[in-house]
Amino acid sequence: MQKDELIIKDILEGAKRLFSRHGLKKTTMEEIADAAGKGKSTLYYYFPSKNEIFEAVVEDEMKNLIQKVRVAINKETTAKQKMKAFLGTNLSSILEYHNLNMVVKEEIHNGLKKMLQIKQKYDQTQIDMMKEILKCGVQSGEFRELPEEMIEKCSFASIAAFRGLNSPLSVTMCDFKSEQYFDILVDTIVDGIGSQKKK
Amino acid sequence: MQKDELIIKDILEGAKRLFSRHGLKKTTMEEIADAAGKGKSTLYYYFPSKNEIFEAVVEDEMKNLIQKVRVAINKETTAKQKMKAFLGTNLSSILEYHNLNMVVKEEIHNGLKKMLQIKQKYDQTQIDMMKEILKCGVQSGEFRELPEEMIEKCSFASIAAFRGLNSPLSVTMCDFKSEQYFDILVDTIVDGIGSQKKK
DNA sequence: TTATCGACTAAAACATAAAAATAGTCTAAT
DNA sequence: ATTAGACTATTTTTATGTTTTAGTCGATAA
Repeated sequence: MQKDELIIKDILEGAKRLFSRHGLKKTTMEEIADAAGKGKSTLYYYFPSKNEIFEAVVEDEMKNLIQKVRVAINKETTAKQKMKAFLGTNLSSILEYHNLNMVVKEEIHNGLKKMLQIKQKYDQTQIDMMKEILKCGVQSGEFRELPEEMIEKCSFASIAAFRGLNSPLSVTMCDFKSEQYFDILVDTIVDGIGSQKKK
Repeated sequence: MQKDELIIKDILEGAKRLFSRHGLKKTTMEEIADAAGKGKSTLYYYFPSKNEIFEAVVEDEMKNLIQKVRVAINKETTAKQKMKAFLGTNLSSILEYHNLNMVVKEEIHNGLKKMLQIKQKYDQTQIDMMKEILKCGVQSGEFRELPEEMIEKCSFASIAAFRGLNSPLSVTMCDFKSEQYFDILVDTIVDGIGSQKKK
């Protein structure tokens, strides 16, 4: 790893901790600089602005999650198991980075356009991953033949459903355990609850 | 209808319009009183506080929706159709009272505890309705035999999924039509996407 | 007794200006 | 190529006085 890459990593690590604790506005450039053991103006050698540091932190975190999810999916063999691994890994990250997620949500609410873009890009990646799982299941014969359009919509609906399942966490937090519902959600999507009349 | 019930209805109607437009804090008691053609202090004869007027407006709206959903469900015969009617009616109301919903969300965000309680009570009612539909489907043989616990969790997951499906509306609004996804959601819940190996 | 309101008060929201903190620049020194 | 100290223009905070507003009370009429 290059020296400057190391420093950037250092800056981002400290910044992540600070942003998670105090949010975007309440974290000052001087605090970030101190945490990295540098002078304030040095930060501007590596980043053009505070916002871009924040964006880098968030993007970093998302790449991280995508990576983890990828690994978890590849470990599993059946499409059904892949779906469960997908949901489980996502949940872990939501719990682990709850604070940062809250800050991102806040900033989106505050109209920080760039944050919304990043979030949407990440949502799209999630949908693509689910699409991939569905296609994999169709190919292996685990799922029935589904037209492309159906795969498209079904993967979107799955992600949306998952988000809904987690949103109680944002409001209630802590006492509600959505893990319980993953298996049911996946089982229902795969097997349905109907009495097997259809082709 | 009693005279005072009529006046209360009048007050709530005007208050609903005002709250929808300007939110809780920016709507004054004097405005509400003017809208009802009464003096400000007269409001306190009917309601103990501004918050309670707001709560009454919200509760009123929710009772209204539950009523509508009930009617829509009863019209349909199959459980599948009932589920679709349930989702469709809910969506209509979300669209119709988008402003008021936003205000409620805002107030929950602002830590108005009572609002959260009302919302949760209403969520529970929704879950109960879904439970009822599922049981109805089991009884008619449309769905397979499901243990009570499964019905419980499945109805919860359905409502959560539905909420997730609608939440893009809150962020993106307008261009995204979630109706498209209802049929797929319901069809998937009922029939699944698996290749019919399971009992 | 039931319903209404005008006058009142205490608390909250708003406006404003002065003071302090902060993001970002620039230049000089490694 | 990297760092930081001194600087500035912009925000935030603070302190202050003023206005608005929720909620009370006693009087009044039906």
